[in-house]
Amino acid sequence: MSRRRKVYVVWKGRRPGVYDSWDEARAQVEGFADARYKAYPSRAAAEAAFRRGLSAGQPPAWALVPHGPRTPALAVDAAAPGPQGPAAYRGVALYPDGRTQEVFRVGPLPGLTANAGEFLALVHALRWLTQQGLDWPVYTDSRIARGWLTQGRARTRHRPQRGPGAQALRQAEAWLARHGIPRAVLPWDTRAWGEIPADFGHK
RNA sequence: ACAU
DNA sequence: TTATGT
Ligand SMILES: [Mg+2]
Ligand SMILES: [Mg+2]
Repeated sequence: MSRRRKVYVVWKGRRPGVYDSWDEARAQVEGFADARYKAYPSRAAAEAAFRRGLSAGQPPAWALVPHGPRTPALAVDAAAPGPQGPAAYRGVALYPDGRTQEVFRVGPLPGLTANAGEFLALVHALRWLTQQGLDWPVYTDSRIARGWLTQGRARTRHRPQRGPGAQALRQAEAWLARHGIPRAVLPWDTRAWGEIPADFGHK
């Protein structure tokens, strides 16, 4: 029989966490609607499971929803800790089975707003796909950056005049002028599909 | 209002 | 609650 004492993980309950006894765990769980919890054979296993979270092992929502994103694809996103930056951006490959892999990450670039970062991310994605010879679409959750891309120019009110941010914007616009938009650039439907996989999680 |  | 944008 199981004479070893179990350890309990509570993901959803009054106070989520890892508990050494069922008495403690049940207090977090009993009478709590939609509570999620499970027993593990050791403290280490329980803490690992708690860190992995409830969604561990399950494909992300975008891979399961009926009208999800086309795959394979490249998703991009930018993040800036402050209103005037500095912005960083990255690109994440999306595969049909729900796996993801970061393929580039740039910044933080001083003086660039989040919108400017979203724009640079799109141009970087187009360059990367072209260079790799891949015919994937690009997804962004930024309507602003998509609009700027169509116009071939980042219409930001905060354009740094010198430094790496200024250079990056000039280079991106120059590349766009030469090459146009050689891949489909599609809107990511955050409401239906969840946060874009390239998101930094800083919110 | 919408998106970030 | 602040800012970046259409
Ligand atoms: Mg974004
Ligand atoms: Mg984001």
